Amino acid sequence: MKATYRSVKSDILSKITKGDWAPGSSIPNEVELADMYGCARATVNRAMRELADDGIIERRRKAGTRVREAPVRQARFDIPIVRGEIEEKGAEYRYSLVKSLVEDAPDWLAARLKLNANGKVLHLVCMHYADGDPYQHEDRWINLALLPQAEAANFSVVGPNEWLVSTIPFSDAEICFSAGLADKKLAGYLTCNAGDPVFTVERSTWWEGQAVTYVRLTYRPGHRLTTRY
Amino acid sequence: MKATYRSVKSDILSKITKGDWAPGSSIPNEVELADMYGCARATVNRAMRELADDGIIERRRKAGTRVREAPVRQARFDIPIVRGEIEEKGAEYRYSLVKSLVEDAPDWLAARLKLNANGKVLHLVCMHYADGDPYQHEDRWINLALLPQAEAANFSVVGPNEWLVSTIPFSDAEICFSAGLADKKLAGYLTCNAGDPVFTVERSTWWEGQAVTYVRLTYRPGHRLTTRY
DNA sequence: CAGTGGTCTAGACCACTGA
DNA sequence: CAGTGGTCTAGACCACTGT
Repeated sequence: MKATYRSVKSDILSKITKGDWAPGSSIPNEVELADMYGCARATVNRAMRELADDGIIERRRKAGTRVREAPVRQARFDIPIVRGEIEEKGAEYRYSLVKSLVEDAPDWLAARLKLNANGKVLHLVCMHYADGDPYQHEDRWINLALLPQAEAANFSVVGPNEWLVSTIPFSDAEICFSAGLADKKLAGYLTCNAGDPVFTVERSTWWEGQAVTYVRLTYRPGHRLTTRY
Repeated sequence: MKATYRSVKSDILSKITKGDWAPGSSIPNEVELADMYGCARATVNRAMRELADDGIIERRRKAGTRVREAPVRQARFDIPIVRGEIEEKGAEYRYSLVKSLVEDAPDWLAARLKLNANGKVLHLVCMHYADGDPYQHEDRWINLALLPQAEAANFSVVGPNEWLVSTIPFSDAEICFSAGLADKKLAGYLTCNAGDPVFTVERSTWWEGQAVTYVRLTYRPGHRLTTRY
Protein backbone atom coordinates (compact mmCIF):
# COMPACT_ATOMS: atom_id res chain seq x y z
CA MET A 1 0.00 0.00 0.00
CA LYS A 2 2.02 2.92 -1.22
CA ALA A 3 0.73 6.44 -1.46
CA THR A 4 0.24 7.90 -4.91
CA TYR A 5 -0.12 11.61 -5.51
CA ARG A 6 -3.80 10.95 -6.18
CA SER A 7 -4.34 9.20 -2.89
CA VAL A 8 -2.50 11.94 -1.06
CA LYS A 9 -4.53 14.60 -2.84
CA SER A 10 -7.86 12.98 -2.09
CA ASP A 11 -6.92 12.29 1.50
CA ILE A 12 -5.97 15.90 2.06
CA LEU A 13 -9.13 17.02 0.33
CA SER A 14 -11.27 14.81 2.52
CA LYS A 15 -9.55 16.10 5.64
CA ILE A 16 -10.59 19.55 4.48
CA THR A 17 -14.16 18.70 3.52
CA LYS A 18 -14.64 16.76 6.74
CA GLY A 19 -13.49 19.77 8.67
CA ASP A 20 -10.37 18.24 10.20
CA TRP A 21 -8.49 21.09 8.61
CA ALA A 22 -10.71 24.13 8.78
CA PRO A 23 -10.69 27.04 6.36
CA GLY A 24 -7.94 29.45 7.28
CA SER A 25 -6.00 26.88 9.27
CA SER A 26 -2.60 25.80 8.23
CA ILE A 27 -1.58 22.39 6.97
CA PRO A 28 1.56 20.42 7.86
CA ASN A 29 4.46 21.18 5.60
CA GLU A 30 5.58 18.96 2.75
CA VAL A 31 8.27 17.13 4.66
CA GLU A 32 5.89 16.26 7.48
CA LEU A 33 3.19 15.11 5.07
CA ALA A 34 5.66 13.01 3.11
CA ASP A 35 6.56 11.42 6.39
CA MET A 36 2.92 10.88 7.36
CA TYR A 37 2.05 9.26 4.05
CA GLY A 38 5.35 7.45 3.77
CA CYS A 39 6.13 8.83 0.35
CA ALA A 40 8.61 11.17 -1.28
CA ARG A 41 8.28 14.89 -0.87
CA ALA A 42 7.79 15.28 -4.63
CA THR A 43 4.65 13.19 -4.40
CA VAL A 44 3.18 15.40 -1.72
CA ASN A 45 4.28 18.40 -3.71
CA ARG A 46 2.33 17.34 -6.74
CA ALA A 47 -0.80 16.68 -4.71
CA MET A 48 -0.54 20.05 -3.02
CA ARG A 49 0.24 21.89 -6.24
CA GLU A 50 -2.90 20.53 -7.84
CA LEU A 51 -4.99 21.46 -4.83
CA ALA A 52 -3.56 24.95 -5.06
CA ASP A 53 -4.37 25.09 -8.79
CA ASP A 54 -7.89 24.04 -7.95
CA GLY A 55 -8.16 26.94 -5.56
CA ILE A 56 -8.60 24.75 -2.49
CA ILE A 57 -5.46 25.76 -0.68
CA GLU A 58 -3.06 28.64 -0.71
CA ARG A 59 0.67 28.19 -0.56
CA ARG A 60 3.39 30.64 0.32
CA ARG A 61 7.04 30.07 0.90
CA LYS A 62 8.07 30.20 4.46
CA ALA A 63 4.49 30.88 5.55
CA GLY A 64 3.39 27.39 4.61
CA THR A 65 0.11 26.10 3.25
CA ARG A 66 -3.36 27.08 4.41
CA VAL A 67 -6.89 26.09 3.55
CA ARG A 68 -8.46 28.97 1.68
CA GLU A 69 -11.02 30.99 3.61
CA ALA A 70 -13.06 31.99 0.59
CA PRO A 71 -12.53 29.20 -1.85
CA VAL A 72 -11.84 30.73 -5.24
CA ARG A 73 -13.66 28.04 -7.09
CA GLN A 74 -13.17 27.98 -10.77
CA ALA A 75 -15.26 26.48 -13.46
CA ARG A 76 -13.77 25.34 -16.69
CA PHE A 77 -15.81 25.58 -19.83
CA ASP A 78 -14.99 23.93 -23.05
CA ILE A 79 -15.18 26.58 -25.69
CA PRO A 80 -16.93 24.59 -28.31
CA ILE A 81 -16.63 24.62 -32.01
CA VAL A 82 -20.25 24.83 -33.09
CA ARG A 83 -20.01 21.87 -35.40
CA GLY A 84 -18.71 19.62 -32.63
CA GLU A 85 -21.22 20.99 -30.15
CA ILE A 86 -24.10 20.05 -32.43
CA GLU A 87 -22.78 16.71 -33.59
CA GLU A 88 -22.08 15.69 -30.02
CA LYS A 89 -25.79 15.96 -29.34
CA GLY A 90 -26.37 13.52 -32.15
CA ALA A 91 -27.90 16.17 -34.38
CA GLU A 92 -27.06 16.84 -37.98
CA TYR A 93 -24.98 19.94 -38.52
CA ARG A 94 -25.67 22.35 -41.33
CA TYR A 95 -23.98 25.63 -42.03
CA SER A 96 -24.83 28.50 -44.29
CA LEU A 97 -23.15 31.73 -45.23
CA VAL A 98 -25.57 34.63 -45.16
CA LYS A 99 -23.37 37.55 -46.00
CA SER A 100 -19.76 38.34 -46.80
CA LEU A 101 -18.58 41.88 -47.29
CA VAL A 102 -15.37 43.86 -47.08
CA GLU A 103 -15.84 46.97 -44.93
CA ASP A 104 -13.90 49.64 -43.13
CA ALA A 105 -13.65 48.66 -39.50
CA PRO A 106 -16.26 50.61 -37.54
CA ASP A 107 -14.95 52.52 -34.56
CA TRP A 108 -16.43 50.24 -31.94
CA LEU A 109 -14.71 47.29 -33.57
CA ALA A 110 -11.37 49.07 -33.76
CA ALA A 111 -11.72 49.87 -30.09
CA ARG A 112 -12.61 46.31 -29.15
CA LEU A 113 -9.75 44.79 -31.06
CA LYS A 114 -7.27 47.58 -30.34
CA LEU A 115 -6.77 48.06 -34.06
CA ASN A 116 -4.25 50.78 -34.88
CA ALA A 117 -6.04 52.39 -37.78
CA ASN A 118 -9.45 51.80 -39.24
CA GLY A 119 -8.32 49.12 -41.65
CA LYS A 120 -10.32 46.85 -43.85
CA VAL A 121 -12.21 43.99 -42.30
CA LEU A 122 -14.16 41.12 -43.73
CA HIS A 123 -17.64 41.05 -42.28
CA LEU A 124 -19.32 37.65 -42.32
CA VAL A 125 -22.75 36.59 -41.19
CA CYS A 126 -23.43 32.87 -40.88
CA MET A 127 -26.03 30.53 -39.51
CA HIS A 128 -25.54 27.16 -37.89
CA TYR A 129 -28.34 24.63 -37.83
CA ALA A 130 -28.95 21.49 -35.80
CA ASP A 131 -31.22 18.98 -37.51
CA GLY A 132 -32.44 21.80 -39.70
CA ASP A 133 -33.40 24.10 -36.83
CA PRO A 134 -31.56 27.37 -36.28
CA TYR A 135 -29.01 26.86 -33.55
CA GLN A 136 -26.60 29.76 -33.62
CA HIS A 137 -26.20 33.04 -35.42
CA GLU A 138 -22.64 34.16 -36.10
CA ASP A 139 -21.65 37.75 -36.76
CA ARG A 140 -17.94 37.94 -37.45
CA TRP A 141 -15.30 40.44 -38.46
CA ILE A 142 -11.86 39.33 -39.63
CA ASN A 143 -8.88 41.68 -39.72
CA LEU A 144 -7.78 41.77 -43.35
CA ALA A 145 -4.57 43.59 -42.51
CA LEU A 146 -3.40 40.46 -40.73
CA LEU A 147 -5.21 37.93 -42.88
CA PRO A 148 -5.55 39.25 -46.42
CA GLN A 149 -6.03 35.71 -47.68
CA ALA A 150 -9.41 35.64 -45.92
CA GLU A 151 -10.84 37.69 -48.75
CA ALA A 152 -10.13 34.88 -51.19
CA ALA A 153 -11.35 32.08 -48.95
CA ASN A 154 -14.63 30.44 -49.80
CA PHE A 155 -16.68 30.69 -46.64
CA SER A 156 -19.76 29.18 -48.19
CA VAL A 157 -18.09 25.79 -47.83
CA VAL A 158 -15.89 26.01 -44.78
CA GLY A 159 -17.11 27.94 -41.75
CA PRO A 160 -14.94 30.89 -40.70
CA ASN A 161 -14.16 29.32 -37.37
CA GLU A 162 -12.74 26.19 -38.90
CA TRP A 163 -10.89 28.22 -41.48
CA LEU A 164 -9.34 30.41 -38.80
CA VAL A 165 -8.33 27.48 -36.62
CA SER A 166 -6.45 25.92 -39.48
CA THR A 167 -4.87 29.23 -40.48
CA ILE A 168 -3.89 30.58 -37.07
CA PRO A 169 -3.74 27.59 -34.77
CA PHE A 170 -3.45 29.32 -31.43
CA SER A 171 -4.06 32.74 -30.16
CA ASP A 172 -4.97 34.82 -27.16
CA ALA A 173 -8.63 35.38 -26.64
CA GLU A 174 -11.06 37.31 -24.54
CA ILE A 175 -14.48 35.79 -24.14
CA CYS A 176 -17.56 37.40 -22.75
CA PHE A 177 -21.01 36.06 -21.91
CA SER A 178 -24.11 38.17 -21.63
CA ALA A 179 -27.85 38.20 -22.08
CA GLY A 180 -29.48 40.14 -24.87
CA LEU A 181 -32.72 40.59 -26.72
CA ALA A 182 -33.44 39.25 -30.17
CA ASP A 183 -34.21 42.12 -32.49
CA LYS A 184 -36.50 41.64 -35.45
CA LYS A 185 -33.72 40.65 -37.82
CA LEU A 186 -32.16 38.17 -35.43
CA ALA A 187 -35.57 36.74 -34.61
CA GLY A 188 -35.96 36.06 -38.29
CA TYR A 189 -32.73 34.12 -38.46
CA LEU A 190 -33.38 32.18 -35.30
CA THR A 191 -37.09 31.71 -35.96
CA CYS A 192 -38.04 33.12 -32.62
CA ASN A 193 -39.88 36.26 -31.55
CA ALA A 194 -38.40 39.70 -31.35
CA GLY A 195 -37.90 40.46 -27.67
CA ASP A 196 -36.96 36.90 -26.78
CA PRO A 197 -33.98 36.68 -24.45
CA VAL A 198 -30.90 35.27 -26.13
CA PHE A 199 -27.60 34.05 -24.80
CA THR A 200 -24.71 35.85 -26.42
CA VAL A 201 -21.04 34.99 -26.55
CA GLU A 202 -18.52 37.50 -27.76
CA ARG A 203 -14.96 36.54 -28.48
CA SER A 204 -12.02 38.64 -29.56
CA THR A 205 -8.79 36.99 -30.52
CA TRP A 206 -5.27 38.19 -31.11
CA TRP A 207 -2.16 36.53 -32.45
CA GLU A 208 1.16 37.87 -31.27
CA GLY A 209 -0.49 41.12 -30.30
CA GLN A 210 -2.34 41.65 -33.56
CA ALA A 211 -6.10 41.51 -33.87
CA VAL A 212 -7.37 38.44 -35.64
CA THR A 213 -11.11 38.45 -35.33
CA TYR A 214 -14.11 39.50 -33.30
CA VAL A 215 -17.20 37.36 -33.30
CA ARG A 216 -20.63 37.64 -31.70
CA LEU A 217 -22.40 34.32 -31.38
CA THR A 218 -26.07 34.36 -30.54
CA TYR A 219 -27.84 31.19 -29.56
CA ARG A 220 -31.46 30.38 -30.11
CA PRO A 221 -33.62 31.14 -27.05
CA GLY A 222 -33.35 28.61 -24.27
CA HIS A 223 -29.69 27.84 -24.75
CA ARG A 224 -27.77 26.97 -21.60
CA LEU A 225 -24.11 26.66 -20.95
CA THR A 226 -23.47 24.08 -18.28
CA THR A 227 -20.47 22.70 -16.50
CA ARG A 228 -19.44 20.93 -13.33
CA TYR A 229 -16.65 21.62 -10.96
CA MET B 1 21.68 28.23 -19.54
CA LYS B 2 19.61 25.39 -18.24
CA ALA B 3 16.09 24.61 -19.37
CA THR B 4 13.28 25.04 -16.87
CA TYR B 5 9.92 23.41 -17.36
CA ARG B 6 8.55 26.86 -18.17
CA SER B 7 11.11 27.50 -20.87
CA VAL B 8 10.49 24.07 -22.35
CA LYS B 9 6.75 24.65 -22.26
CA SER B 10 6.91 28.01 -23.93
CA ASP B 11 9.37 26.82 -26.53
CA ILE B 12 7.14 23.92 -27.47
CA LEU B 13 4.14 26.22 -27.53
CA SER B 14 5.90 28.65 -29.84
CA LYS B 15 6.91 25.83 -32.15
CA ILE B 16 3.23 25.01 -32.38
CA THR B 17 1.95 28.55 -32.84
CA LYS B 18 4.65 29.27 -35.40
CA GLY B 19 3.53 26.23 -37.31
CA ASP B 20 6.77 24.25 -37.00
CA TRP B 21 4.66 21.53 -35.48
CA ALA B 22 1.34 21.56 -37.28
CA PRO B 23 -1.99 20.48 -35.82
CA GLY B 24 -2.31 16.73 -36.04
CA SER B 25 1.40 16.15 -36.36
CA SER B 26 3.31 14.28 -33.75
CA ILE B 27 5.94 15.67 -31.42
CA PRO B 28 9.23 14.06 -30.43
CA ASN B 29 8.94 11.84 -27.40
CA GLU B 30 9.99 12.85 -23.91
CA VAL B 31 13.42 11.28 -24.04
CA GLU B 32 14.27 13.01 -27.30
CA LEU B 33 13.02 16.35 -26.06
CA ALA B 34 14.92 16.01 -22.81
CA ASP B 35 17.97 15.43 -24.93
CA MET B 36 17.24 18.40 -27.19
CA TYR B 37 16.76 20.76 -24.28
CA GLY B 38 19.50 19.21 -22.21
CA CYS B 39 17.31 18.60 -19.22
CA ALA B 40 15.83 15.70 -17.29
CA ARG B 41 12.89 13.80 -18.66
CA ALA B 42 10.79 14.84 -15.67
CA THR B 43 11.19 18.46 -16.70
CA VAL B 44 9.91 17.78 -20.18
CA ASN B 45 7.16 15.71 -18.68
CA ARG B 46 5.88 18.55 -16.59
CA ALA B 47 5.91 20.94 -19.54
CA MET B 48 4.06 18.47 -21.72
CA ARG B 49 1.58 17.58 -18.99
CA GLU B 50 0.63 21.21 -18.58
CA LEU B 51 0.24 21.65 -22.32
CA ALA B 52 -2.02 18.62 -22.34
CA ASP B 53 -4.05 20.07 -19.44
CA ASP B 54 -4.39 23.26 -21.42
CA GLY B 55 -5.83 21.30 -24.30
CA ILE B 56 -2.97 22.15 -26.67
CA ILE B 57 -1.64 18.66 -27.16
CA GLU B 58 -2.91 15.15 -26.78
CA ARG B 59 -0.87 12.38 -25.25
CA ARG B 60 -1.27 8.64 -25.45
CA ARG B 61 0.98 5.93 -24.25
CA LYS B 62 2.84 4.21 -26.97
CA ALA B 63 1.19 6.39 -29.61
CA GLY B 64 3.10 9.45 -28.45
CA THR B 65 2.14 13.11 -28.32
CA ARG B 66 0.34 15.05 -31.04
CA VAL B 67 -0.76 18.63 -31.55
CA ARG B 68 -4.52 18.72 -31.26
CA GLU B 69 -6.43 19.16 -34.51
CA ALA B 70 -9.38 20.91 -33.02
CA PRO B 71 -7.95 22.61 -30.01
CA VAL B 72 -10.32 22.03 -27.13
CA ARG B 73 -9.82 25.46 -25.77
CA GLN B 74 -11.06 25.95 -22.31
CA ALA B 75 -11.89 29.04 -20.44
CA ARG B 76 -11.61 29.20 -16.71
CA PHE B 77 -13.97 31.39 -14.82
CA ASP B 78 -13.59 32.38 -11.28
CA ILE B 79 -16.87 31.66 -9.62
CA PRO B 80 -17.10 34.73 -7.50
CA ILE B 81 -18.59 35.30 -4.16
CA VAL B 82 -20.82 38.29 -4.73
CA ARG B 83 -19.31 40.29 -1.94
CA GLY B 84 -15.82 39.91 -3.35
CA GLU B 85 -17.00 40.60 -6.87
CA ILE B 86 -18.50 43.91 -5.80
CA GLU B 87 -15.74 45.00 -3.48
CA GLU B 88 -13.14 44.23 -6.12
CA LYS B 89 -14.73 46.86 -8.29
CA GLY B 90 -14.22 49.35 -5.51
CA ALA B 91 -17.91 49.54 -4.77
CA GLU B 92 -19.54 49.31 -1.38
CA TYR B 93 -21.31 46.03 -0.75
CA ARG B 94 -24.69 45.84 0.89
CA TYR B 95 -26.82 42.81 1.47
CA SER B 96 -30.40 42.36 2.46
CA LEU B 97 -32.61 39.41 3.23
CA VAL B 98 -35.97 39.69 1.53
CA LYS B 99 -37.65 36.48 2.49
CA SER B 100 -37.01 33.36 4.50
CA LEU B 101 -39.49 30.52 4.62
CA VAL B 102 -39.55 26.80 5.26
CA GLU B 103 -41.33 24.96 2.46
CA ASP B 104 -41.86 21.53 1.05
CA ALA B 105 -39.46 21.06 -1.85
CA PRO B 106 -41.37 21.60 -5.07
CA ASP B 107 -41.08 18.82 -7.61
CA TRP B 108 -38.83 20.71 -10.02
CA LEU B 109 -36.39 21.36 -7.19
CA ALA B 110 -36.41 17.74 -6.07
CA ALA B 111 -35.68 16.73 -9.64
CA ARG B 112 -32.87 19.25 -10.01
CA LEU B 113 -31.18 18.26 -6.82
CA LYS B 114 -31.97 14.55 -7.08
CA LEU B 115 -33.67 14.71 -3.71
CA ASN B 116 -35.05 11.38 -2.59
CA ALA B 117 -38.33 12.54 -1.11
CA ASN B 118 -40.02 15.90 -1.07
CA GLY B 119 -38.37 17.03 2.11
CA LYS B 120 -38.35 20.39 3.78
CA VAL B 121 -36.27 23.16 2.31
CA LEU B 122 -35.46 26.65 3.43
CA HIS B 123 -36.36 29.15 0.75
CA LEU B 124 -34.42 32.40 0.87
CA VAL B 125 -34.62 35.48 -1.28
CA CYS B 126 -31.86 38.03 -0.99
CA MET B 127 -30.59 41.12 -2.72
CA HIS B 128 -27.03 42.26 -3.17
CA TYR B 129 -26.24 45.91 -3.80
CA ALA B 130 -23.19 47.72 -5.12
CA ASP B 131 -22.91 51.32 -3.98
CA GLY B 132 -26.59 51.18 -3.17
CA ASP B 133 -27.67 50.00 -6.62
CA PRO B 134 -29.22 46.59 -7.11
CA TYR B 135 -26.56 44.22 -8.36
CA GLN B 136 -27.80 40.71 -7.98
CA HIS B 137 -30.97 38.92 -6.96
CA GLU B 138 -30.56 35.63 -5.19
CA ASP B 139 -33.24 32.96 -5.00
CA ARG B 140 -32.01 30.06 -2.94
CA TRP B 141 -33.23 26.78 -1.54
CA ILE B 142 -31.32 24.91 1.15
CA ASN B 143 -31.89 21.24 1.90
CA LEU B 144 -32.96 21.12 5.54
CA ALA B 145 -32.62 17.36 5.67
CA LEU B 146 -28.89 17.79 5.30
CA LEU B 147 -28.55 21.13 7.05
CA PRO B 148 -31.24 21.44 9.75
CA GLN B 149 -29.17 24.10 11.46
CA ALA B 150 -29.88 26.43 8.54
CA GLU B 151 -33.31 27.04 10.01
CA ALA B 152 -31.77 28.60 13.07
CA ALA B 153 -29.18 30.66 11.23
CA ASN B 154 -29.68 34.37 11.01
CA PHE B 155 -29.49 35.18 7.35
CA SER B 156 -30.30 38.83 7.81
CA VAL B 157 -26.73 39.33 8.96
CA VAL B 158 -24.67 36.76 7.08
CA GLY B 159 -25.49 35.98 3.48
CA PRO B 160 -26.44 32.37 2.77
CA ASN B 161 -23.47 31.88 0.51
CA GLU B 162 -20.98 32.85 3.15
CA TRP B 163 -22.85 30.82 5.73
CA LEU B 164 -22.79 27.77 3.51
CA VAL B 165 -19.13 28.13 2.67
CA SER B 166 -18.22 28.16 6.32
CA THR B 167 -20.56 25.26 7.08
CA ILE B 168 -19.79 23.00 4.14
CA PRO B 169 -16.44 24.14 2.83
CA PHE B 170 -16.30 22.15 -0.39
CA SER B 171 -18.74 20.37 -2.53
CA ASP B 172 -19.53 19.22 -6.03
CA ALA B 173 -21.41 21.69 -8.11
CA GLU B 174 -23.15 22.09 -11.40
CA ILE B 175 -23.31 25.55 -12.80
CA CYS B 176 -25.38 26.81 -15.64
CA PHE B 177 -25.53 30.11 -17.50
CA SER B 178 -28.47 31.33 -19.48
CA ALA B 179 -30.35 34.39 -20.61
CA GLY B 180 -33.77 35.22 -19.25
CA LEU B 181 -36.32 37.97 -19.04
CA ALA B 182 -36.98 40.06 -15.99
CA ASP B 183 -40.58 39.57 -14.90
CA LYS B 184 -42.43 42.32 -13.10
CA LYS B 185 -41.37 41.18 -9.66
CA LEU B 186 -37.72 40.80 -10.56
CA ALA B 187 -37.77 44.14 -12.35
CA GLY B 188 -38.92 45.66 -9.09
CA TYR B 189 -36.00 44.21 -7.19
CA LEU B 190 -33.44 45.11 -9.81
CA THR B 191 -35.00 48.49 -10.63
CA CYS B 192 -35.18 47.72 -14.31
CA ASN B 193 -38.06 47.19 -16.71
CA ALA B 194 -40.05 44.03 -17.07
CA GLY B 195 -38.93 42.39 -20.28
CA ASP B 196 -35.31 43.43 -19.87
CA PRO B 197 -32.86 40.65 -20.67
CA VAL B 198 -31.04 39.37 -17.61
CA PHE B 199 -28.05 37.13 -17.17
CA THR B 200 -28.84 34.18 -14.97
CA VAL B 201 -26.57 31.78 -13.17
CA GLU B 202 -27.94 28.62 -11.62
CA ARG B 203 -25.89 26.49 -9.32
CA SER B 204 -26.69 23.19 -7.66
CA THR B 205 -24.34 21.75 -5.11
CA TRP B 206 -23.96 18.42 -3.44
CA TRP B 207 -21.84 17.18 -0.60
CA GLU B 208 -20.90 13.55 -0.61
CA GLY B 209 -23.80 12.80 -2.89
CA GLN B 210 -26.40 14.68 -0.88
CA ALA B 211 -28.10 17.82 -2.11
CA VAL B 212 -26.97 20.96 -0.35
CA THR B 213 -28.52 23.86 -2.14
CA TYR B 214 -29.84 25.22 -5.38
CA VAL B 215 -29.53 28.88 -6.17
CA ARG B 216 -30.60 31.09 -9.02
CA LEU B 217 -28.64 34.30 -9.29
CA THR B 218 -29.97 37.02 -11.53
CA TYR B 219 -27.83 39.98 -12.40
CA ARG B 220 -29.04 43.46 -13.21
CA PRO B 221 -29.36 44.05 -16.97
CA GLY B 222 -26.09 44.65 -18.76
CA HIS B 223 -24.04 42.28 -16.67
CA ARG B 224 -21.20 40.54 -18.48
CA LEU B 225 -19.03 37.64 -17.50
CA THR B 226 -15.61 38.00 -19.02
CA THR B 227 -12.44 36.00 -19.06
CA ARG B 228 -9.27 35.46 -21.06
CA TYR B 229 -7.61 32.31 -22.16
C1' DC C 1 5.90 -7.43 -27.44
C1' DA C 2 7.96 -3.14 -27.25
C1' DG C 3 7.53 1.90 -27.16
C1' DT C 4 5.64 5.73 -24.87
C1' DG C 5 3.90 8.30 -21.25
C1' DG C 6 2.75 8.06 -15.92
C1' DT C 7 4.55 8.14 -11.61
C1' DC C 8 7.67 7.61 -7.73
C1' DT C 9 12.15 8.26 -5.30
C1' DA C 10 16.02 10.35 -2.75
C1' DG C 11 18.55 13.95 -2.89
C1' DA C 12 19.90 18.53 -4.06
C1' DC C 13 19.92 23.50 -4.64
C1' DC C 14 17.39 27.62 -5.07
C1' DA C 15 13.97 31.63 -4.29
C1' DC C 16 11.19 33.83 -1.65
C1' DT C 17 9.55 35.82 2.49
C1' DG C 18 8.06 35.91 7.47
C1' DA C 19 9.96 36.54 11.91
C1' DC D 1 18.39 34.49 8.85
C1' DA D 2 16.07 30.28 8.50
C1' DG D 3 11.85 27.76 7.13
C1' DT D 4 8.95 26.61 3.42
C1' DG D 5 7.70 25.74 -1.10
C1' DG D 6 9.60 25.55 -6.20
C1' DT D 7 12.14 23.06 -9.21
C1' DC D 8 15.55 19.96 -11.20
C1' DT D 9 17.99 15.45 -11.59
C1' DA D 10 19.10 10.63 -12.67
C1' DG D 11 17.27 6.63 -12.34
C1' DA D 12 13.71 3.26 -11.80
C1' DC D 13 9.52 0.63 -12.48
C1' DC D 14 4.95 0.46 -14.12
C1' DA D 15 0.60 0.80 -17.14
C1' DC D 16 -1.20 1.21 -21.21
C1' DT D 17 -1.83 0.31 -25.96
C1' DG D 18 -0.34 0.25 -30.91
C1' DT D 19 1.71 -3.03 -33.98
